Parts: sequence; C-alpha cells; structure tokens
Amino acid sequence: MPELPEVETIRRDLAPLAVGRRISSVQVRGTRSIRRHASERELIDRVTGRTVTSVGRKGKYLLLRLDSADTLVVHLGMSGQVLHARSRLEPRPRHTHVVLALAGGGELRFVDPRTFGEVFVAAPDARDGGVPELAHLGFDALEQVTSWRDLAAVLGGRRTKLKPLLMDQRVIAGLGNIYSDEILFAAGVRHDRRSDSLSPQEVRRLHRAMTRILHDAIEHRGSSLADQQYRDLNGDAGSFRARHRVYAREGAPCLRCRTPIVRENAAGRSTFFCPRCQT
DNA sequence: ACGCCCGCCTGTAAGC
DNA sequence: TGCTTACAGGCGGGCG
Repeated sequence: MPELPEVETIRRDLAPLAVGRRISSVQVRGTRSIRRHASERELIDRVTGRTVTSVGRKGKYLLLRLDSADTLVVHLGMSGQVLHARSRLEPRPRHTHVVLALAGGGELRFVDPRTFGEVFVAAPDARDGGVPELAHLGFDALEQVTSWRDLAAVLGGRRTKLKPLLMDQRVIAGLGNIYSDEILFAAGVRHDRRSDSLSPQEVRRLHRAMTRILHDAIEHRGSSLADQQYRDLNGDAGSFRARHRVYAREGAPCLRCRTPIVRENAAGRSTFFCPRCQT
C-alpha cells in the first residue's frame, strides 16, 4: 500500500514532468475524493489555469505547489494511484475521480477504487507557509529524522508499543504497516516493545534500519503487493516486494536464521516478525 | 495516555 | 461452479 517510498517514487517522477506546466482544465467525478471541499466548483476554480511550481511530499502526502501559493494535496489512502497519460485520448481506468489536463498535452489522473484517498487544495498557513490541514503530521521519516537522537527523543517521550508509535503519523510521518515491519526486523527489535524501553544501541539500530530500508525501497521504486494496487506514474509496479524479509512471509523461513516467520494481529492489523532475530 | 475497535470502501480469493 | 465471507489497511473518531 502506498507509504513513504511509493509516494516519493511518484514525487520524483512527477517533478520533472509537472513543474512549470500549467493545468489547463480540471475534471472531477463524484464528490467522495474531494470531500474536504463543499463543492467540485471550488477545487476546479482554484486549480484551473495555475502552474505547478514544485512537487513536494510530507509523510504519505503528495504536494503540488501552485503559482497561486495554494497547494494541491493528494493522498493515496489504500488504493490510490496518480497516473500520467501522454494523450488525453488514452482510455481512462475505472475509478478515475480527478483529472488534471496539462497545457501542451497529456493529463494526470487520480484513480482510487477504495476511495480512502483524497485530493484537496489548501491555502498556505499565514505564519509558516505550510499546509494547515497537514499540521498534525510529525517528523518526515526520511527528511526530518536525520539523527538517532531525534528518534531517541521521540521514543523516550512515549509509553506506547513500538509499532503503533512508528505508524502514528502525528509522531513520525510516512511509515505504514509494511515498512514498520521491515524496519523492526532490520533493527532486530520486536513490534510490542515499549518505546521507552530501548537502549541507546537499539535506538541507533532502529534509526539506521529506518533510513536504510526507506532508501532501498525508493531505489526499487516501492512495493507492489499481490493485489498490484500500487503503481507508479506510468502504471508500472515497484520491485521492493521481492526484498521484503518479513512482510507477508508467515511460516516461511527467516532469511537470517531459518526460524518460521510469525504473524500476529495487533490492533486489527497483521504484524510479521521473526521470533528469534527480534527481541 | 494508551489500546483497541469501528466505519469508510472495492477487489480478490479462500471457503462452503 | 457460484455464492458468501474474510481480508487487505490509512485515517479519524470514539470508547473503555
């Protein structure tokens, strides 16, 4: 499912394609994907005719900054895709909810079968210029947790279990179920450890694991699972799934010690880990 | 403060 | 083979 590496892959592909381009028209199908807006009209009027000045990301949110100072925010939720079509004549996939036509040809399509994702336009905060709707997000897992001491400060301040904390977007933004499990395995730490129980050495391992896993995943263009929900701008799958060491490997031998990988349900979510390598 | 559940959704696949 | 059911989970809200 789209987490930080998948959104970052889309961001890196989208930036050279969209920056400097004018959005010549906007089409919206249905109201669910744009539910933050009172009407389709509002989004259409604020985006049409604007030029994209940069493409950013915060956590799992994709940010298209416009020359009006507004930001067009895209969140993929569980099943969202941003697809680029070179020609507007290419047939649109099912569940295409928002279409941005680019001046000079081609269009961007927001496609989302399960409709957990959304698209909205936001005005900048008067003080810091950020997106107020995203002010609740914590440190970006890739850009802002730059030293293990940053992570130590976050972990020590809470008394929650490690995995729910890693997935709490208000604390660290960008990690979901897949990468949390992969990071915890790489760090050799169990998901249900209390966050303030880690030794400095374990915090350093966790920090190194987080940075390394995220960079590796971006290098392999993200994880497309069996359902193939995640696709990049061109509709191609990412290949990081083949490098998962615990996620969706229940019963398979641990790649480090051969112990069967265990699956547990925690807070209604599947958690995969090696009972021997993770302590 | 924390843990856990629900509702929102659709496509896929396992089970009967 | 065809139907029903479970499952996938990001996120916000609510409850104990």
